[in-house]
Amino acid sequence: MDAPEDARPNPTIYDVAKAAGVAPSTVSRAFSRPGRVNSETAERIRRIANEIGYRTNPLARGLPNGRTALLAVIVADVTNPFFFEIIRGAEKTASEAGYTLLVVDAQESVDAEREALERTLPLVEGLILATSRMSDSSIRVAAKQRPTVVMNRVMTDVPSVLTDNARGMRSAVEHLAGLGHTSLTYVAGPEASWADGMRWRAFREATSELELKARRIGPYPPTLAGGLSAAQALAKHSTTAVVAYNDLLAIGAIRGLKRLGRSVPADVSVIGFDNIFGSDFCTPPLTTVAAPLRHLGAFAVQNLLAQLRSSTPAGSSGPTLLPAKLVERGSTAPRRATKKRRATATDGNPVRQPA
Amino acid sequence: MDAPEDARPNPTIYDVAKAAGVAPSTVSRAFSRPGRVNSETAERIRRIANEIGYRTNPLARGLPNGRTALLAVIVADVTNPFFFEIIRGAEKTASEAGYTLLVVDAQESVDAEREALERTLPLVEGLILATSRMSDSSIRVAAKQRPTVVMNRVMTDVPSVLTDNARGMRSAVEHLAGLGHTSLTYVAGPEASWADGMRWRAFREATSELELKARRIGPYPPTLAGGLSAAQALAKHSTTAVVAYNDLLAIGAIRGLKRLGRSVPADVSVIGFDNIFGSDFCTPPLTTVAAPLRHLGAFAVQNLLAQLRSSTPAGSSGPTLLPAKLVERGSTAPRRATKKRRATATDGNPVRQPA
DNA sequence: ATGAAAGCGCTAACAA
DNA sequence: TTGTTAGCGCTTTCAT
Repeated sequence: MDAPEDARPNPTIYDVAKAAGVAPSTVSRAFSRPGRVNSETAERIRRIANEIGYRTNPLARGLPNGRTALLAVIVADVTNPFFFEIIRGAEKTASEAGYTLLVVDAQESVDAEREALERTLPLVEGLILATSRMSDSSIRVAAKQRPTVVMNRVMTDVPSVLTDNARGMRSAVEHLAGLGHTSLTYVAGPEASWADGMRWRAFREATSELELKARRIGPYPPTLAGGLSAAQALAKHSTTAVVAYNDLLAIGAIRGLKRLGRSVPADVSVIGFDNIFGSDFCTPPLTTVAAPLRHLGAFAVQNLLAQLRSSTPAGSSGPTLLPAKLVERGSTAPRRATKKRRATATDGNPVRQPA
Repeated sequence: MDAPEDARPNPTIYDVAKAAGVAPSTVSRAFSRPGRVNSETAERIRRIANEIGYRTNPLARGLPNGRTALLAVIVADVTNPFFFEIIRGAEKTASEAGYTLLVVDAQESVDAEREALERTLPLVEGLILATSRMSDSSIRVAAKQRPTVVMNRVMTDVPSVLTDNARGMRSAVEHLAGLGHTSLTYVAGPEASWADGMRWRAFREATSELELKARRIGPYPPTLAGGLSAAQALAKHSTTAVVAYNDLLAIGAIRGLKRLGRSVPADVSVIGFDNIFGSDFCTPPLTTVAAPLRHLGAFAVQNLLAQLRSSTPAGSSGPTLLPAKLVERGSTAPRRATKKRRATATDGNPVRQPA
């Protein structure tokens, strides 16, 4: 053979069989999932296997039936802190059930996402699409092949989990109204985002019910940079209260506003969405609609596992709403008594930071 | 609906072969990596395959030869922003090379890490251990099985990439010394952390060369909570300058210090390590030793790919140091003229926030 | 409960 | 170039 000893392949089921003096299939059974065979032989086989360092090969195991013990979550952007806790929740639930969770980054690009999907789909038993940017039909195609759960997006025929945006937005708007604000601005996230649509709609409904003026600017990328741009538009109008599509946008907007000489929350109150890492130690600490991040992840995996067990044709369960919760921190304050302030841009020295 | 026809298995190489009137192996060749076969037949086969929706099954493909086009990075804690950019860098490089990167969370636990390793190792062609908590020997065992790159840790016989901690620490200490601080405290991270050892050592060397007093407290978990605890210890002594094991710890310490009535940077200057997401918008913005996060990830993957191509026995390349860079922001300031301040704990009302 | 045999979908020699 | 023939390591009928 070629490689003399570097290629000492892992022991296989056959090696174990030989060492134990049984048939390969017996070894296989000693390691198979259900009933967890418990005869003396099985016990002995496992001991021997352990001694000679046998590890079952997941690739080979998966070939005959598709049982790979792998689950995947495709996130729009690993770099976005929104996903951290989701991943953690999913990971934990998955590993407790004996599954490995693969985290795949779509790099905020539809093409990359589709490619990632194609690459991972055949490997895994189930799939979580966290904030997918793909079309409904693309998702449906994937869901036909493997149990799928969609996150932060409603689909009629694919199980989905999402934050209760409507009620979350509602409480945000009420909070602002309670502080005396009468004219609210929504800073929109990416157009392709389903959640953005939901939030904007809920925003309009809530403001109209409470008879507040509603405005919308955007779309902006859901990033700090996006928020910085938004701040410019915000500064041009006399906005006193804004709700941003998400925390990143909100934090970016706050920073931008500050640079432009506006004070938060004195001049303008800002509310974010999601309660991501960092939202509590930015300045001022961000008032935000907290998404049940960890639960979202855990729930998605549980749903997947349930589908796997029952081999349910997926479509059965409708969207599941997990409650959001307004976290009041320092970025919101009562509206100033002053009516028209013209001096805004000049009071205090605009903080100049290098970009 | 039940699924009478749900079990329409994906078309296989045989289906394509039949449709194209060729042998299966010919189909296989039409899809194989190297020469990217270009005969007319190959072209035709690919067209037909595409029509009937054939997708090559990575599981089956991997079985004979282990070529799964999968790479894995095992991170100590997906929840830690330190890894975001590393993952992004790795992901990008990997996907450009046609590989899929699996991100696996070790949940900051050695056991979980070992398990994750065992699960993923057989699946992938190469492995990146980002800030592993496992023993050198465990890592060596893994590296025997698959090309491996270790991050943020030096190993003689396994390729590794890491930030140039020594020079980074050096610049941090010099910065502090330049501001007039004479007594520095190092807030230590987890004991098992190799990087922590490095940083502490570099800290001692730099301080002694510059004839500064050096103290060390800890270990603390490298989290915000850890920093909060550290603040208590910090407040007990009259420290004016601290370098923390990482940004999370630093940010936590700053928050804790504030709650205890100390002002940063007026009373105490704080420097972190890594320049993670959030370190620029916390209050005050954190002065920190920026790690070349994205490069670390990209480099690790490149190294892996190189190993795969050349089937180098890994051990050849020594550790690679990527330069760190001190980012001066708002958490450091000149040492106060005042010599002994006894009033510290009582001036101003200690901000009391619910934990 | 165990053994024998037939694949899972693909790749990799070897011939032709 | 293309077809033929064995497997990769495991699971799964089907007998025993």
